[in-house]
Amino acid sequence: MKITLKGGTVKEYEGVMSVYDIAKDISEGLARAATSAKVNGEIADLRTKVSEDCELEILTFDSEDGKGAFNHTASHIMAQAIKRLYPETKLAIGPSIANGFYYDLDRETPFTTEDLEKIEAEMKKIVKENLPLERFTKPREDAIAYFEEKGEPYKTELIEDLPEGEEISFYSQGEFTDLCAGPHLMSTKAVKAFKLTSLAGAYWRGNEKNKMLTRIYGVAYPKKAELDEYLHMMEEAKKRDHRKLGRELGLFMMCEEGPGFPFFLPKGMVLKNTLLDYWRELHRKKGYVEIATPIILSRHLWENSGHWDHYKDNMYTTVIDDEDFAVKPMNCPGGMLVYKSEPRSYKDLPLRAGEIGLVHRHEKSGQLHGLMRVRCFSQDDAHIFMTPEQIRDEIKGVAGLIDEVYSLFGFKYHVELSTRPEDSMGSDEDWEMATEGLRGALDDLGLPYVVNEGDGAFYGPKIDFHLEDSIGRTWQCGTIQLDMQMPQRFDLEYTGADGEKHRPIMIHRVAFGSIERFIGILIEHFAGAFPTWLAPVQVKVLPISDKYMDYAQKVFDTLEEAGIRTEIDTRAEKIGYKIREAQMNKIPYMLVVGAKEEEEGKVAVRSRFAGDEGQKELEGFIQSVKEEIVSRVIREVTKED
RNA sequence: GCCGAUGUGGCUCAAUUGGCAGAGCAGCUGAUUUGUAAUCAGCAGGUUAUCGGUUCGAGUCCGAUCAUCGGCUCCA
Repeated sequence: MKITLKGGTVKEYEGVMSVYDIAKDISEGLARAATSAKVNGEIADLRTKVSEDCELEILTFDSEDGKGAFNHTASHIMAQAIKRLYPETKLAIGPSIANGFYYDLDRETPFTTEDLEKIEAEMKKIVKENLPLERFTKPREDAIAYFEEKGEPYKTELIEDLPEGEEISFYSQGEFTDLCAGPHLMSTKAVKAFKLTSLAGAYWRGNEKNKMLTRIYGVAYPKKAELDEYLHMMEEAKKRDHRKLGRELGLFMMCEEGPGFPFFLPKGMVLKNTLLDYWRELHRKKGYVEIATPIILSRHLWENSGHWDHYKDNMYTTVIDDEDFAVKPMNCPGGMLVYKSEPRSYKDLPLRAGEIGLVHRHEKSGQLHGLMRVRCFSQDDAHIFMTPEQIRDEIKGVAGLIDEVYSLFGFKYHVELSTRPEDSMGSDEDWEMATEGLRGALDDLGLPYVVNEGDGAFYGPKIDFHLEDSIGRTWQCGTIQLDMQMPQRFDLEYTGADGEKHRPIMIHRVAFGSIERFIGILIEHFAGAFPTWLAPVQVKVLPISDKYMDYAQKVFDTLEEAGIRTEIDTRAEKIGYKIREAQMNKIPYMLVVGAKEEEEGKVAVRSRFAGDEGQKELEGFIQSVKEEIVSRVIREVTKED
């Protein structure tokens, strides 16, 4: 048979060979590093036998799929250890994930952090035992009977949901057998370094109404050095945590007095306002107008919009003059009223009405997370009213705008399309048309996306844009939602060219998403070292001693006059101390002024980007900084704390 | 909301088996007048998250509440 290896090399073998043997034949080192393989594109174990011509790719821990097999075996080792130590534990599911693996377990007495150490110790034994993993299959009925006898209700439930008629696949290692599609390593011995990282609760099958199981997370690597490197990386990433940096840089704070309600501090306000200035400039260019609608509005409005029925649990309500009012959780109903405030013509469309709207939502307490998930936040909202013919172009326009915004900051993002949820309003036809509109625009733009069935808003399908935080968690920021319910509920109309009344289509959209969340992402993305145009303080003037204070003050005044955000350090401290502090505050430019500078009328420039940049004329320096700010350049930071 | 963990000056952390709450940084005062990542000295700062319990005695043990952290669910 002919085996075509990835890269094009063709090998010929006689009879039946296992993937492992082929890897061994190619090179001993590769066989050791191999974790699994792809045979004709299908993922397979190393012990998979090959007897016919095929394409073969040997996966190592460095590849995504190879990592998956590796972590999956680690999860089986953990389950085996748990069954040895606590045989009464019921097993649910135990997959590999992007970074590591987990297993969901059900046990009368919940697991504690102390148990993790015992489990790790037992896992080490299993690794040492060098148990081979064997795959075998059973007919469906036998498989169910097998787990019924073993008292594993979750496993039987899983099998019952598998397609009928297929053989059920199992893997066993030593005395431990699990329902599993594989692939796996050849032996437990390969899992040299691992750590159980955390203990969490997780609902069976991810449904809140089901029982909560205990989930144990872990990471596993072929070598201890790699595990250490991963743990070190996580430590480093935590230094970029926006909650830590937000406090250190004086950007925002959280208080027990207002759980989930962030306080913006002076420097944070500068950042926020700078972002909003940019937002306004961009939206003006893109043909948007800006409005502002009230925060508190009557219950009647929320009943009309459907929020009272569909969103009441998340809304803060109040009573004014014996009438119910609600604090807005979304801006749209206010926008509807603005549209309705005067008769509209087809010539006015598309009407793009932007609003930086402060919304409040009562999020469940366990869900709050720094600036990423709060109970009140500013949406950079806009509602676009248009004719059906304009849908595709408008959506494309918005997606293009969002891409422009994210590219400016150097963000990478991924896109999701969410379809009709169970709790929704409107006809099947409307949903069909709206969903196709979004899908069509994404296809036109050639944007790759994943589909989330049933994940849309109650009033329409949506496209979401997700950004990553410092430890790789993703957060939804931008979103485009097509809404055919709201215009109907509010009886919106416009006069067409034919003189008849028509109903406009509406898009809700945000680019930042929530200014708060976006700032959180920005902080982590830049590790607090913002590009100069965003930095709350752009230049700090550092006099060598107070002998040069007058000159330093003159430098400071000139910079302020030029519109550059400047601070001056007038304390009687040594220059090293002042520099250290400015550096830790991640200020882009430091201007050291002393005898030499005063004499020559210059400044000694030190930057966060390139260290000592030498003496410069003040005017020239101001010019270059201004250019950097206007063009919103992102300079590489060479020195990190 | 659910599962698990944590809570000591503004920040980072100490405090033996339950036995006088302590340090560094930051702050303030004074001295120092400084040339590219921490000058020296002094002072002040705490109802140990809150409430209750056990005890001669609680930061430490027990219970409740609140907040935070890691997840689940939900979401911008």
